[in-house]
Amino acid sequence: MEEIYSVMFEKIISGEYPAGIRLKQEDIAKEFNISRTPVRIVLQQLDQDGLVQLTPNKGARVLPFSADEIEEIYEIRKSLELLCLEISAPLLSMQKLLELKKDMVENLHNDDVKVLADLDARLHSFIIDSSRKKRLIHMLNQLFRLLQRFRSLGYLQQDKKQAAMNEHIGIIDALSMRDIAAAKELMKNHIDNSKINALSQVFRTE
Amino acid sequence: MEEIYSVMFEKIISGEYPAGIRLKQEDIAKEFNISRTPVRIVLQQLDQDGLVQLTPNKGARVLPFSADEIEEIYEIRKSLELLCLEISAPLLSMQKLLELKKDMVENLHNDDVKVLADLDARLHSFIIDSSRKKRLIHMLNQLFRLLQRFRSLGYLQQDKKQAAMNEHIGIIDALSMRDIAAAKELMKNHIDNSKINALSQVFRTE
DNA sequence: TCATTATAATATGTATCCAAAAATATAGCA
DNA sequence: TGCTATATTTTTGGATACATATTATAATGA
Repeated sequence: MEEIYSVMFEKIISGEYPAGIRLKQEDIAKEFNISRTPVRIVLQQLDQDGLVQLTPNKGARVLPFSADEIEEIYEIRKSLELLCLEISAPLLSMQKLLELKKDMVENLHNDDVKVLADLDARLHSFIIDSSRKKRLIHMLNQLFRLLQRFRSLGYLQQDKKQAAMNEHIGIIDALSMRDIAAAKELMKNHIDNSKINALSQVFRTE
Repeated sequence: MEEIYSVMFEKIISGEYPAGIRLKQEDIAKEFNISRTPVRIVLQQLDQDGLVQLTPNKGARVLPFSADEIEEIYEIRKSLELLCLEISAPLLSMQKLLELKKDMVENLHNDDVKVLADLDARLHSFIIDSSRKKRLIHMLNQLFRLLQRFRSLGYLQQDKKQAAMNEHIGIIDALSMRDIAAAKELMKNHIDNSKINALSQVFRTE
């Protein structure tokens, strides 16, 4: 079931189910060799995620995902992640910060997308999860899943990747000095840059 | 169906289904004289709202709603509403601002809870909806529904109610002068005060 | 007696069936 | 031809029936 949800999620994000198309319960049921009952639950979840629109007695349509919307999601993410940072900054373990910094420095000139994406995820998760605010964490994870596709980094030139790593190091340094205001400012810029990269990705493929 | 969702929502918020209790599909189905099929959809929605926790094959439990959590939700709301304000501030119609201000001033000494709650809702909705950011609007509406119960104002002394109205007027004035920084600061304080009032309400009843 | 396992009950998840609503096709008419 | 009204098909929503997982209960043996 969880499986079917993720597959459908992917198919929508990837455009295999294009925006605007109507998702008929029967078709999906056949596609996965199940009955309509679990399909309805999955559609419900996708509706909550804002990926499809469910209209009573009419069915589900895939919602469009415009550059405007990506920008909106990045702005929401920025607000919430900065709130997280504010909460968690005083609580972050110095040991883990140093550890993270070491890994960032070691991979400054690495261009393996998988490694870089992992480092990026580790820093953000560390800050977010340390806030210990369940709802905040949940909301951000949801947003990340929506943005997943645009955070690939793969298409970026080496200098952009390195810039991102340098931003990470800057943030870690500010956090290590417990300079929250500076950390927030750096994080704000870092997310803005991610947004710009993501949007350039969108325009490349559209 | 929408009906059943709202009733269950209310019953959880009001404590009629107490925190921690297990919600059995069959019981709920009987309570509303329906089958388990629509009940499962409703439980799914409540899970997404963060009101119940659904565990596969185990069922639904009502999640606790602590003062900590209320505080967390207010903080999230503050972040997102300030983002809205930043976006919509330059777009707000001067005419509507003046109209709102007039109504606020006229009711400065009114203590009818319904009227005051309506004025409060009008100002916030105006700012939020004017942003035209669908996801942001949707998320804030969800948060408002969760906080609904604690925003009653009914228990507040007259001076607190009047203070809230004065804060509204301050925000409107700043917006009318297109002084966004000032408006944000005033809104921040206004929401913090709402939070304090809500929390005092919680401690009164617990 | 208590722990452990076997068994019964209870609850959830899925499939199928039926009713109601919406979408589509068809017929009649100006 | 182009439009409206009606009939047919398709699709969704909900009820019931069945399969599977979980929980509660009883039985067994150390």
